[in-house]
Amino acid sequence: MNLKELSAQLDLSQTTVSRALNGYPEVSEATRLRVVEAARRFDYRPNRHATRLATGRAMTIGHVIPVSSHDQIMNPIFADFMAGASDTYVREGYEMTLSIVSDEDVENKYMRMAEAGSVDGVIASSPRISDPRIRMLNRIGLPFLVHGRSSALEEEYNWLDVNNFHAFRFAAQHLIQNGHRRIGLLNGPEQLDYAYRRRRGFEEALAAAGIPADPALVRSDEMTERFGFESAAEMMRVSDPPTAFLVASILMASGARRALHDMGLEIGTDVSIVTYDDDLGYLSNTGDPPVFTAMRSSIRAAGRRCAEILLGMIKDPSAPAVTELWEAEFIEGASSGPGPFAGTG
Amino acid sequence: MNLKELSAQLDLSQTTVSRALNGYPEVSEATRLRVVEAARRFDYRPNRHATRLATGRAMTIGHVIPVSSHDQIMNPIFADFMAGASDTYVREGYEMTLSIVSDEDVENKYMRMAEAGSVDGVIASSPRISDPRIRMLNRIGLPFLVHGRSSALEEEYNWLDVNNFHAFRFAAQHLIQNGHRRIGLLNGPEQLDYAYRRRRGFEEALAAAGIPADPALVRSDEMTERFGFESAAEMMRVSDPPTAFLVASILMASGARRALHDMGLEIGTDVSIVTYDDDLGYLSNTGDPPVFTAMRSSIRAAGRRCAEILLGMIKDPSAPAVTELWEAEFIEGASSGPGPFAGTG
DNA sequence: TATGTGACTCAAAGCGCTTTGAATCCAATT
DNA sequence: AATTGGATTCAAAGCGCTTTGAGTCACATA
Repeated sequence: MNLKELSAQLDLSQTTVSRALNGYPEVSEATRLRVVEAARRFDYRPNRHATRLATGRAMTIGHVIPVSSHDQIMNPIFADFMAGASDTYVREGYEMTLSIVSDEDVENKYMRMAEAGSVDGVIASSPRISDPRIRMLNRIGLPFLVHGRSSALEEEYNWLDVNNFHAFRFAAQHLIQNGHRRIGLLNGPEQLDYAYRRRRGFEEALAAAGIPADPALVRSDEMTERFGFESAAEMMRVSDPPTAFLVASILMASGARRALHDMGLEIGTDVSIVTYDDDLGYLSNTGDPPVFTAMRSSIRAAGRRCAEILLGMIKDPSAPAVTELWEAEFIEGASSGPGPFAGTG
Repeated sequence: MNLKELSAQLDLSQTTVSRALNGYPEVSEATRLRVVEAARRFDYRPNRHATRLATGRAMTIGHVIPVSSHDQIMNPIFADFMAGASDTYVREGYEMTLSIVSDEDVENKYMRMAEAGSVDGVIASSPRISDPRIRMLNRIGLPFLVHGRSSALEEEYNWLDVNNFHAFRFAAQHLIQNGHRRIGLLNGPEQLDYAYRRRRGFEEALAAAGIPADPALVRSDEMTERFGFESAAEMMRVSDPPTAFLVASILMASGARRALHDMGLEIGTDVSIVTYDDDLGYLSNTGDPPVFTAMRSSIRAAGRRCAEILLGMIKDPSAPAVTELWEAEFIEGASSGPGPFAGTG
């Protein structure tokens, strides 16, 4: 059933039916009711492509997920992020298209989407410290929102980010205050902005406490369970091993815990772990006390809010750039305890 | 730059330009070259919506991800599944739209997609034992492929599934042969078909070995780390606790491992774990030997293949239904060892 | 009676593409 | 010279919607 047929049934013009359905004021309430009722009865649903062609709006937001080109691993946080964003889109009548593209193809993909008009805007995730996508998107004028930031850029753009610097500085301070001085950092890929900021937060806390940074106590790569395991295991083998770990994700922290367990060490007493926690549904850090001491910020809530901001920009393109910095919440869990210097402060 | 402008530039009709670009034979090679070159030069990209309206093909596949309505947890395997499917879509020039919808809205969503013509086909995931979506999709004639199966249905439809029955029977047999008779099953939600089949495989192996099924040794729910932890912990508290666990996912198995560790038990010696392994990138069961003894089948490969089958159906709707049953691979890992009845066989 | 005025409704153009059916051209054939 | 037919090209219709600009109608006003 299309508009033509429906209006024939109603003995009205397509114009009137269209207006009635789209809530324009020039239609009498009586007619509108008739139209709406008939539309429901015949299960009329406007053809998406026709609508889009006519309006020029795609009613679609593109999510482009970069996967690292060598291992093709897709960060699991995206699932929760998209679930959050989806909430917003559903509410606002938008669709979401997903493209999983290797790092170097991402820019290209945006370009094509923009030119083909397949989306009204995009979410750019996992920006690098100096991410060329941002300049490019600004240039072609496709509305976008960055989940994260790109530290090295001066450009203006919309972003929502967690204060990763604060989070990691705070977590490191917490460990230091509890008597730890040898702290291992298990970080994400440091070409990514958030990982870079996290490291800086970590280093600042060390510096403030007069603790020299030790390159042997920093590892960074894809945030897999395996990498957490291997890095923790290796670090524990150095002379003067860490008494605490600061970790970039629950998955890595699980890997680290496994490594420590395998060595017969007790988490929270022998060795402490503080981790960043994206509050993923299937990997939630719960319990009383929670399993891990953590800096927590819901990735799902971030997805929801990112989508809101982006839709807002699309509705009013002249609005000033929106930037939103969230603070992660500190969760005291069972994985951290006093270090060898506790009480000597 | 649109088709009209491009053809004006070239001093050709829109027809010719369109045909040249789409590879129709009625265009001389010389003209085609000219056109293609100009298209590249002007960076011409056909408007998606216009193309779709004109052809009636959406060039889009819909993935509808059901989330359980109460806890809104999205199974992490979807990320990898979609990454796989995406490989296929990219290659074939398709787009993928993602809708995350609570269980009871899924049917409705399919209906709307079909009526609005926004997709050419859909992937239905996580079917229930008797899933109404399948009949509905058959009825409305929207091409679809089920990832999994719906045991109780007689209808014909396209599906790709892992032989969950075999996998869990085999895994249970393995444990039994190694001397385990008290085996706990940590299963996924049993209204879902795959979980149902897994339980049946498990029970068949017990029955074949003359081991009575003990309801106290079966738990099923969302496959979170937490649920794995809690279930394993609870089961270990019953009198005559299990000496082995058969687990539905690596994440649950990690939870179980944590519970056992907390009790001071050694995995693989005190208690064995065999798990199903979707071979997720960020949670890969690697090492030498691998961490977990497992039944493995790559969810990502499944995604890739599901998309292929679906696109095949769309290309040739008259083709007979495709069904594909994959066997999971047995991986001997470090998490399982002889049970109390080993060698008494 | 003429004339605005609001409240509705409509015909038709247009979004940018594909595709049908017809026209043109030119070499080959009768 | 007339005809044929293959190789190209084209004008125009159509996909299903929105939106512009122009009615139409009933009613109140002058």
